Amino acid sequence: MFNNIGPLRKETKQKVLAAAKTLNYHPNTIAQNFARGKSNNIGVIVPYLQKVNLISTFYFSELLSGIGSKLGELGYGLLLLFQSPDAPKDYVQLFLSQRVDGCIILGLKDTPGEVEALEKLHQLSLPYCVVNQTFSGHFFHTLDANHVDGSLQAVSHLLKKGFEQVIFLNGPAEFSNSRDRLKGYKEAFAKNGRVSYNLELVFQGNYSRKSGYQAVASIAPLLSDIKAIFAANDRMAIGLMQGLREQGYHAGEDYALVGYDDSELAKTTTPSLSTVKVPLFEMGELAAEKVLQKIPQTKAKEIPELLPVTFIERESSQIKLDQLSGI
Amino acid sequence: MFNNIGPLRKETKQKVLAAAKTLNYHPNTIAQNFARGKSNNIGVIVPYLQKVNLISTFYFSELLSGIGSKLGELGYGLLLLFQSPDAPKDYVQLFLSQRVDGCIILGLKDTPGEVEALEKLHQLSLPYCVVNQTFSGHFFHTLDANHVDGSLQAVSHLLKKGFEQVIFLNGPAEFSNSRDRLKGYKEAFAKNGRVSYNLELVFQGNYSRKSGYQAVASIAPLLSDIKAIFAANDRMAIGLMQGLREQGYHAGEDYALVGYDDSELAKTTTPSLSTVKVPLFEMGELAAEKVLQKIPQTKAKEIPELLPVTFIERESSQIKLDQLSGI
DNA sequence: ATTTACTATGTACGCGCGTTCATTATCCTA
DNA sequence: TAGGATAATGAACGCGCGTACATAGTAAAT
Repeated sequence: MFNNIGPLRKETKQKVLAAAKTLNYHPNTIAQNFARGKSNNIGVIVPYLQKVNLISTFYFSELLSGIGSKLGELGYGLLLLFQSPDAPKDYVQLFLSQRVDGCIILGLKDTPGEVEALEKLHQLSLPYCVVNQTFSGHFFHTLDANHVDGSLQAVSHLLKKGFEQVIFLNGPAEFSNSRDRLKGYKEAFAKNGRVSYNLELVFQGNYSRKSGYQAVASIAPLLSDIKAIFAANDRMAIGLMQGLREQGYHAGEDYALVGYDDSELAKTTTPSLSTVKVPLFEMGELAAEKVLQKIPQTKAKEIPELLPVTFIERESSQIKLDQLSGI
Repeated sequence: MFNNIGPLRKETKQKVLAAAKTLNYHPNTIAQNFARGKSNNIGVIVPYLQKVNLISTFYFSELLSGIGSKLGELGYGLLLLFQSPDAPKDYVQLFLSQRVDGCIILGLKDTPGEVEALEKLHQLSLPYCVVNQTFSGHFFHTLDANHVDGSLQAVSHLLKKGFEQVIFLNGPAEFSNSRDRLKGYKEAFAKNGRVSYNLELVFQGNYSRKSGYQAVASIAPLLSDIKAIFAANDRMAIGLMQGLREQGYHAGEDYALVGYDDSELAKTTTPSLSTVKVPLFEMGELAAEKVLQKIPQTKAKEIPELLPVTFIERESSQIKLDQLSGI
């Protein structure tokens, strides 16, 4: 009746609705879900990293808002699930107990444990979507941004300014994001007519500000020769910026620095940080759509797997090689 | 049987459990909830402020983690609900449809509309808890941090350094947080033997970085006389810091600056920002406990309404009045 | 051996809705 | 006006579990 089953005269409908109002009737969601055999909730799994936010809160907030916005629009609830890092991964469990009709997984790494857990999900063809991580050799349902291109844009920006080489502070290789950025880094050299990149200029942090700060020990000695740095996220870039300042190197003056993410931090630092903007909110929306589509009896719509990113120039890289007084 | 009803022999239990495993039996959460007549979810209502994050993402992330952690521990799910600012407030609706067994409300203001919505909830004695906001003249279930004390600590810190007056950039008065901070500001003068505070030194932003930046127009002219500033949150403090730098005033050198929140930003600015740390994660945990207690048949435990905060000294205020060369 | 207490197991019902099928009312066409 | 089509209404069932109650089994007490 309420679900538009069968033809129905307008007046009839009006009468029922009026009666419902006077009787203060409210359909019981639990009973509805029970009768329909689905929870009407999508689980969003976020890593529960107490205090240590490897991936920034900005990142999650934007994604969550996007997901929540789209789910709400389509009549689904958003069940937030914190995955403790030590607990064994078992996403299937969520479905067996019918707690969710689908799930969106954030903050994954490409590790054997995760791959195994995803394979189970996939084999049972349960509705899921992994955001911001891809898996080499597997065809999981994923949604990512084009980090190869983002990295390419960032490094090209530096090369076009005249820098011959670029120091690169990347993240751990378990994140496909890191691998993609390295690929973009390499491509940038080819596309800008450079002889080649130099892998000795590639360092690894863990996406935390601290790791950026610590990388100063390895990177500072190189700054006498190479005046351009690309960091795989804003937080490492800022750690680096802080550490290098202590050594007397100032971003935007003594060297050019580019970060990645366009987090809030990028606007608040001095100098402000050139960076690459990732459409996190939109990713959230699309991830929600993608999962819902995989629920049986839902109509399909083509959703891309890779979203575009855009480079944003700020102060930290507003310097050209020829402006640098020789040291 | 599974719910420990009646006495049960160990072996019997073992047998059933074994059978359940071989048959791959999983209790159906939906049916359980239905039979029990409760959803087993707590709704967390967050304001949906598209792009414009008046209240920082840091704030929500920490709170959410705390809430989720405690709810998970106690066997409840966390249903994330985005409240669009224009939609009429109706928290009761959530309960009528049985979508949640209780709710935690974040990011509220003290406006007539909100008060009305809360009064309905309260009259029906539904389980809810408002976090980080209190309401003058009402006795709602709230959980807040002691911002009077935080403000008192921050301003006292400045007064003890020898500054006679302190410029105060506060937030909107609809937030009880703002009113509390003003109270603490006033108390600080009394407790530190000053003649009095001066309300002409109190300005109002809206907790955004931009509003801090814009406040420079009013505040910069005063800096020739008064060298100490307290901002009601870190973001405004940073906006202020950026704006004042453009005028040639450097925090920690030309004037002392203290923020509030201890967000990530406070550590990444130059100079780093003295601030007041709020135990957001713990607030989340306690809010969760508080709501669950209000669900019938749940045992009570005394939970405070006001949590302590702590002042953190960083570089931006590491300067004393007598160190300032007269201008 | 019989009672009494306790433990163990089985049975039946209902939660509130969706859904399907049977029934009745209304309309249009011949 | 009769006949078929379509619209509206009503009745019945089941989703999977919790719960209360009735029954059967077992051990301790008399």
